[in-house]
Amino acid sequence: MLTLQQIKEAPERIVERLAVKGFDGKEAIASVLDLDARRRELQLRNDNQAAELNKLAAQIGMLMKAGQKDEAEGIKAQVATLKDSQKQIADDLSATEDKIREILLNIPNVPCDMVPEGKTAADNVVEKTGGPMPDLAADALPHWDLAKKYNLIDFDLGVKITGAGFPVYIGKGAKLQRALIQFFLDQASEAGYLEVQPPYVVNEASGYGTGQLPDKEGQMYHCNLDNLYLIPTAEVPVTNLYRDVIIPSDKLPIKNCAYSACFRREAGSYGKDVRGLNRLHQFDKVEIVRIEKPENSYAALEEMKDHVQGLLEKLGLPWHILRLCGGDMSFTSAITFDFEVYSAAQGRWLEVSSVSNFETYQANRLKCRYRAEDKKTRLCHTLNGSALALPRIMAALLENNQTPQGITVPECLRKYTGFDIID
RNA sequence: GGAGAGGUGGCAGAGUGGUCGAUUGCGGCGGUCUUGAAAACCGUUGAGGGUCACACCUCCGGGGGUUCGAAUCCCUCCCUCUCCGCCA
Repeated sequence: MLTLQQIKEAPERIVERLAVKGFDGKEAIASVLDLDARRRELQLRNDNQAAELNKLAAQIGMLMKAGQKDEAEGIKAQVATLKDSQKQIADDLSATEDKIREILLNIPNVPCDMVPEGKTAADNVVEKTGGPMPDLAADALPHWDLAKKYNLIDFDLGVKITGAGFPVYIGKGAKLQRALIQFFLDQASEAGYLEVQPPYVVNEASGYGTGQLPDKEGQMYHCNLDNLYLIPTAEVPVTNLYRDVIIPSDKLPIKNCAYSACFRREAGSYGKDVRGLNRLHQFDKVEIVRIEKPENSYAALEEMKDHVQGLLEKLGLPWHILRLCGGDMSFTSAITFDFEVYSAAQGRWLEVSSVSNFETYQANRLKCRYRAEDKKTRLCHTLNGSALALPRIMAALLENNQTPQGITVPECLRKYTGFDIID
């Protein structure tokens, strides 16, 4: 969430930028400022009363020690009346604080200056394009047919044992998955990201820390009995490693990478969007996460984009980068770049990565701070990106690399798969 | 699953109703000494709110209660550890 300080510093600018996200924050910002003024006034009165009460209590203690019971009783009577008004003020104060917090929780992050205006995905800006466009035969097959033809993925078996959106990878399909994971992890390590292996279920506090709760409650699988959530992305456990932490300045930046299975309920999805591997309830992903000093976060973001681009180049897939418009960005992001690959047989672009800078928005909820050179604590900037999500990469690889002889495996994966063609 | 112990500052670990935001040790930082380092010694060292800066207020797992006064007593929830059982 935004900090009160940010809002106090530049309320008009924030309202203006929130509009880019299609969020009318005029009222919310105004009432936050209003409530904060009231909060401070209440705080002052509360503190003064508390100071008075503390003083009297100390006096009673001293009198009791000295054996002056009567005097002590006299002060006790005085305290009783003070306490009543104290209680009233304290209640008002905490009610005001709750109100402020509630409003803040419902204000999305402010898009940074580079975010273009726009309402929907159609307003996203194609920033950069690369990779070879495949020239497929007219009878080229979509990946779900290829998966069946070469017995790589069995969607029906998944339905039988679990449900739709839970495919079973078989033989070379399974090996290709494992190769991709290994490749992505090795590439991330090479780029200086420390590999971590996090739990796949998290508690409620972690869900709130990265902002999945309360907004996306229905999108996560929930283990009722233990009140734990299946992670929708490794971003959640990995970023939460730094919840309630003050990081020494010289430990920054923190660069982590993690492979995990990801679980998403995807309530409300349907149609061709969910065909085959296009949208799953369980999928694999390698995530990169960075904790940065504010002044370095945008350079870090560029570095992350370059990393993702490098992966797609090595895989030989046609890709482009979208600069998301305000309306298509997530609640918590200050700026997001999506990477899409072209899946030739389907003739559509598939999102395979999303790289975002959250600035201090997540860090404020997480209480993820660092000790600056002046010894003061400041909020970190958090960033993350997929590097990469597997299913759509798999889809594009199968579709784009199909030949009459079989499906060729990109050079960079062969040392992991142990085969160079699927036939 | 059964039984027990416990959650205090970066860590270890005191404190069981009255200047306790908290003894002490380690660690960190600054200094003295030294050619330099180590050792020794001295000082300093939690977070948040508030203020121009002080003052002042809040926080000893979370929430509630008792009391003039709670880290200390009561209730409740959460978490961790140990032993036994079961099991990968």
